[in-house]
Amino acid sequence: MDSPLNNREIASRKRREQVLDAAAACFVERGFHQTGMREIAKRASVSLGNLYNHFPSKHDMLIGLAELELSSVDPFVEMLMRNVRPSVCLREFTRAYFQHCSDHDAAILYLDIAAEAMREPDIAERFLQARSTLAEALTSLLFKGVESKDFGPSIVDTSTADLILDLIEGAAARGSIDASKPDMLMASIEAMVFAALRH
Amino acid sequence: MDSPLNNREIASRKRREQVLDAAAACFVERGFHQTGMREIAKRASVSLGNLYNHFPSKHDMLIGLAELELSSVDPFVEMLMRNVRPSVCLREFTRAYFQHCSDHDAAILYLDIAAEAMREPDIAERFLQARSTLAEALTSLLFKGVESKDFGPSIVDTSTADLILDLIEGAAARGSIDASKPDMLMASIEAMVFAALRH
Amino acid sequence: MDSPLNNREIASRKRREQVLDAAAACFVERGFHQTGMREIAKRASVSLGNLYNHFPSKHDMLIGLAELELSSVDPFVEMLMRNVRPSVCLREFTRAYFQHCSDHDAAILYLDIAAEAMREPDIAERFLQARSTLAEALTSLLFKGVESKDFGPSIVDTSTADLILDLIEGAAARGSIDASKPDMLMASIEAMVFAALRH
Amino acid sequence: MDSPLNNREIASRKRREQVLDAAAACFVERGFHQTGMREIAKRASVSLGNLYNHFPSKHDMLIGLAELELSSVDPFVEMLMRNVRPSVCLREFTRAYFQHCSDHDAAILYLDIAAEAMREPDIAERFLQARSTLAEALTSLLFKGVESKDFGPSIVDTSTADLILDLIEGAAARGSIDASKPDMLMASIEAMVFAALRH
DNA sequence: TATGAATGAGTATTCATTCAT
DNA sequence: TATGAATGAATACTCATTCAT
Repeated sequence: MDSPLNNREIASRKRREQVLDAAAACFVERGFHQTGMREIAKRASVSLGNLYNHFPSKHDMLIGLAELELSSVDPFVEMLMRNVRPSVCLREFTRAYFQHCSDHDAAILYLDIAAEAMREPDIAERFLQARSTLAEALTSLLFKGVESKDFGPSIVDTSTADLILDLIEGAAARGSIDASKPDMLMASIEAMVFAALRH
Repeated sequence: MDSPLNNREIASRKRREQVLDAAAACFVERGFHQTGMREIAKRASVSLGNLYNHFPSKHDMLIGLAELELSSVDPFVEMLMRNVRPSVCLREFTRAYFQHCSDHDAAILYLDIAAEAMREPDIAERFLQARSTLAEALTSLLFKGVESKDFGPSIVDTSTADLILDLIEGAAARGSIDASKPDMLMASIEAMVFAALRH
Repeated sequence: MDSPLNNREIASRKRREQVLDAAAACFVERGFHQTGMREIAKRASVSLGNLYNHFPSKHDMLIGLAELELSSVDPFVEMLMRNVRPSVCLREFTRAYFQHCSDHDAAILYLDIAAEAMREPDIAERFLQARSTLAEALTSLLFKGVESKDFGPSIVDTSTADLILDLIEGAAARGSIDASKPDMLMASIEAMVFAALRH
Repeated sequence: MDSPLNNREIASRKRREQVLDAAAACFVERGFHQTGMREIAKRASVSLGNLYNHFPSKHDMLIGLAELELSSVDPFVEMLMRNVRPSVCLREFTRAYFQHCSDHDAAILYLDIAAEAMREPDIAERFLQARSTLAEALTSLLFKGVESKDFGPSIVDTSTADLILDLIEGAAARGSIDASKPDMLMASIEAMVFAALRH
């Protein structure tokens, strides 16, 4: 009964995703502002005009990607909320999130989005929302860890989670520019975070 | 004899600086790729064609700015090499460098240069050189501090300095996107760094 | 038996009218060539594709409007053919037709159609047919007036009616561009027409 | 001394004129909105980009043409101000101006400009200024003619000149759409104008 | 050194129209 | 009849760069 409607809707959604994937790939390769709509269309195997049936503008594609980025933190939020010993949980999170941020393509795209966010408020909005969701979950974990004596009490405040994230992301981003060994970097980060949190 | 030549040389250097300042201002306002050469020329009160007497291309202007960025770390390197108690020195450096990185315009330009560095090796080179100069000086200080028992020995390795810089820079950059209070942020950074380094 | 068909026919005719009204409104607001089919569809509350069930092309919409224009002269033709003293009849016609041509929206649309008529023969055809229908009726009236001694004989020829219409239309159109007072203009037109026709 | 500067200036002016001529030709052929900048560039034997060194936008080209139109009335103004018997002067003017307005290309361009003037105030401004300059000169002549008893006094008021111009222009424009004989039309116009003005 | 006209490929976006559903 | 996704050529305009002066 409703299958023909759904079919069309599903097809349209697929196209949207297709286009967004192509856009992401292009932006990674050449940067947001260097990428032309033609490139995206070609890569998505979609006609140029049809791009605009799915996204009203190039800018909106970046918003789409920023929102994808936003939802990409969900698994990490879940990870932070599991009922596991906080120190164990933090260690696992740190590794997983660093690995996530170290992905070369993701890092490049992240930088481009961040750069655009400095001038476009609606990008900034999505960008920061993803961040604060994650920071809140991490803050909860840290306080739980202080309570359970996993972490020393002295330095944990509402900024700590943000700083840990800054550290992980910053290190991963830099690691993407120079080609330093991620494993060593990772071990150092872990050491630093836990050193800061110890009693 | 050579004074007329010098005068000309001096004038030319001034022009170059003038142009670079204008370029920086434009890049901050609208981003590297959105800025046109005409804009820069107008802002520098220089004719469009004359721009090319000072920089062979737009790309070279960005290199010029990356090199300026490079030399902007000099005072911080000096600061790190003073003969002061390492913990005092580090505290002062942390504050000063964070403040430096928190400047809104500088942060925007920094992000743009970083984004460009991901795709342009000659930008990356300057960008990373500035970074490693600073990291080396900081590493020296940290080891000095370990020797003098200012810092606990356990976690200091060759990556530590980089991570501290990642933390400071990352936090400052994020602070520039959302408009969080830099003073509070700064206190938290200091706390975190020293917590990580304590015995 | 044929009522369901008729219902459908009636509905279709209504849609057609709906679309034509929307097109007219759009053309008035933004001009024929600046108006997009999407705009018209939205304004007519009709889907884009469905537009083409009623008009095979945008061009045909303009033809439709030119034909509407054509039929809009019917009441004036009737007015000219009434059995009234020619001078009275002419005075009434002049006033009514000037008023009709002075309507701002109609004037804009009229100009657009005229401009298009210069390059599209099938528009020109409709455009001129409306005109000649009116001119013929007016010519009849003028000759009747000459016979009845309402008007002086000397200048009335087959072009006179056209010129009177040119005068009324031209003045009304110009009055629509600058915003001069139509009442004064109208009185002057009347004076001029009757001065030309007097003995 | 100043010749090199002048040479460049002269060359630039020539180019501007060249471009404006090409634009006029294109607008006549295909209409303002159907003409693309590439067409104009090609016709003017100028590169596309260079067009924008001479006119900031397509719109400004139309303004340029409207201003040219404006200055094209100068000879007619002069004609109206000669020290000749008013009735003779008017007859000559009527003929000359009608001939001028009957030029097919000029008429087409005139219509396009008029249509654009309905939506663009800065076009309307130039358009109406040309008109009112002419109307003022004609008004002077008419009053002079009334004084000298060339014309009957009754109907001449401040609108009369405008109406005479409306008549001439309207008739010429219509004559350009249908292909009626201009000579006959011209004779009828003259008859009508003088009939209206006679004692 | 300084100027700005000249170049033509490149930009994001819109267009009228078609067509599978 | 009705829908709106799909098409790709066309739109006005901007770009970094060159070059004659």
